[in-house]
Amino acid sequence: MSDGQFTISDLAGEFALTPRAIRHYEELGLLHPGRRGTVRLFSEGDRKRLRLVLRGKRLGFSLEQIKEMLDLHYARPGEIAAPEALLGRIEDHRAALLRLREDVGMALSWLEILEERCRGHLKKSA
Amino acid sequence: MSDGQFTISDLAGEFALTPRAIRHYEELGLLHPGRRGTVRLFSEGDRKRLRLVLRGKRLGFSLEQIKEMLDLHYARPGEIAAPEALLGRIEDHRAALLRLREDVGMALSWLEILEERCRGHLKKSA
DNA sequence: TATAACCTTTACGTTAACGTCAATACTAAT
DNA sequence: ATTAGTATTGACGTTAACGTAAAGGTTATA
Repeated sequence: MSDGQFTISDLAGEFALTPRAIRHYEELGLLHPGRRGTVRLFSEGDRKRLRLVLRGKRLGFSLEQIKEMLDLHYARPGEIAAPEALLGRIEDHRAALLRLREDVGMALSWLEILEERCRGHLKKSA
Repeated sequence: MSDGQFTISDLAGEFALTPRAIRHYEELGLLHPGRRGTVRLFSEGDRKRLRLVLRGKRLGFSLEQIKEMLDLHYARPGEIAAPEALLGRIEDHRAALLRLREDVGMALSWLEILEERCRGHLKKSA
């Protein structure tokens, strides 16, 4: 597409997923692309939403959770329902994310060690 | 259990999962608990393995991938098969982990903003 | 204008990671 | 020795996140 508009396979190509997956995200309400007739047309905004979806996936959230977050993210400032309840959940998420960051650190240093062992093994067999 | 030994529900309780899940991990070869008769007995080492399993899960790996990693982790130094091939995969994993760490950072600062909006909304309605 | 290369919906299939029985066995304490 | 509380092994069920195949519209371009 010429304009700042994308077809479904444009985005599928860019983000390394299938058109089916993108349609699936739309079915669940994660994306709301425009239409030219029957054909989906994705805007730059849709693309950014998709980026957020994939980030959420990498962080281990379900598509349903991701939908909640997107709805929050794009809600007008006054439109947050039950903010006090949300504050608690925010704390839980923060705790999980901090632990996840530790997990990433451990995994990275584990990779270091494993890589050393690999190289050591290669030197010996050379 | 008195000694440094745990029953299946000890571990289930400690790690907030079900006995069934733990048996499932054993079926897939992630755990190899001892037995007293027919009853499973988990050592401190088994417990550490389980900890690694859960860390792997949080990082988004499948149980099958986690098994691979455990097998690598507990392999004797010489027992690493195809080290040169492994080096490439290590790089891929490292890249994914670095991106994940960025994702965590973005998510954390997003939570900050969301929390601010919550608090602002609460002040106004007070 | 024909035709290849896309797009659409509909609907059933697949896989991972367990959940949930059921039937049975063991174990600890009374 | 009896009984309450766990444990064990099947074996089938469930859910999320798509895959895949069928049948048919659309669009770009030669």
